Amino acid sequence: MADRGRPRGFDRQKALARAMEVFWARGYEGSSISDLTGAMGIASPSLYAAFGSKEALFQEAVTHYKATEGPEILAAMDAAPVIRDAVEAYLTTSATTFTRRGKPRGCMVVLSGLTPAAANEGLCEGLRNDRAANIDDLESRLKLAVSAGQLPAEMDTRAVATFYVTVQQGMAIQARDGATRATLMRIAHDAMKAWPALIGVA
Amino acid sequence: MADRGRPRGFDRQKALARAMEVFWARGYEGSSISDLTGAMGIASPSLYAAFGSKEALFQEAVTHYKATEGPEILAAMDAAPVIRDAVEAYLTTSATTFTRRGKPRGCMVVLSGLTPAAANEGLCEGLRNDRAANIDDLESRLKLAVSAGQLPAEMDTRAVATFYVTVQQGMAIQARDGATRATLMRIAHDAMKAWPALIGVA
DNA sequence: CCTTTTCTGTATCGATCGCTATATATTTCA
DNA sequence: TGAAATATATAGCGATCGATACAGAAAAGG
Repeated sequence: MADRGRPRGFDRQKALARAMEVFWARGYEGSSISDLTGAMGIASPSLYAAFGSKEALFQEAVTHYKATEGPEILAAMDAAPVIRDAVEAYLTTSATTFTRRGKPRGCMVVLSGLTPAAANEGLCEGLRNDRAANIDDLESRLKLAVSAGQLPAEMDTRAVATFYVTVQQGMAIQARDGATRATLMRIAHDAMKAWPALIGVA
Repeated sequence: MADRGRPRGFDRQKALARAMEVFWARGYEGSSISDLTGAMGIASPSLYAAFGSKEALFQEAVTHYKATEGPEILAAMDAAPVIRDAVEAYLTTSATTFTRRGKPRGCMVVLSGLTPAAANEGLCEGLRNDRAANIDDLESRLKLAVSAGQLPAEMDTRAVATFYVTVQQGMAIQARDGATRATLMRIAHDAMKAWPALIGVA
């Protein structure tokens, strides 16, 4: 029912990817409609016709970010048969995605909505939930390993998951500040040096 | 030469402290002049007469932040005779300052300028330098301990300093996301579980 | 007293914000 | 070959941004 009328003159997915990069680099408040339309190569009416509003575009950009950057990290974790290596892969793969040539540095979910203006607090709550979900997901992985007998039943899976997500978030800031991929890898490996003590009974 | 004319009707230091809290909570771009004057209890001409511009006010607010929150962390480190405890104090005292009742959560230097609009990149560069200085300072402390024979001469002081500052920055995000002080303390202690392996020869 | 100096309160400034009305261009369906 | 439908381009909406002009108020110096 939408095959009538003048066809869209731009690739919606490509435009979304461009918008994602702008938000990724400058955050929600730091990205103006003019910044976005410039990067997307379209005029503002086309943006609003295709995406609805700046906020809706941002939401869709975050979803696109999670869909494009997330699976790589999950796949790397799944590829590791040993839980310790899966956690390490979580950090090292993050280091990789945080320092891609031609892409903004660091993590969009971590960096793009930390200091909301009064009007945009709702937006940042969604990102906060995404960050909380990261902890939940990692903890689920740890619990699975506990169930499988790979980890002691008495360990505090919540604390360990929180610790490694915290390190990953710090790595996002380091990446934004210009840390090289090698430096981030070193941080990841150094964080794993706490692993034996962390999985020991608290 | 400034004791003539109508006296200022507000306390400049108190107004600066209020402005600092606004920037701390909402970042540079998220804080409007109207937000600032509202919190400071003055009108905009008074703000500009006393501080010059929004950017100058922000710079002064950052300086004020470092002068009020920094010494507590340094004092806690100085109070620890053993270098391991000094590093732990760096993290635990950060956890304390990140979760003060009535103050914004997390660290102003870490959170207030991560996603600059195109026009404000210079401002955030100052904050980036401040964050880099944190690594330098912690590394200096570690080098001192190496010189004193408290740590092995072959250890990578740069890497260890980078790791613990990264953890601290992650803690700032966790604090902003609502983590309790107890949770941050747990993260700090968990990070110290990497210490023995970190100071061992790489 | 009057002049000078500085601060305050009102009332904006031009620029930009997110967003949209309107007219025109380009397509499909009848 | 229209009529209907959708997209684009121009141009500008009201609101807010950071920043100020101006006049009156409040102090010190003469």
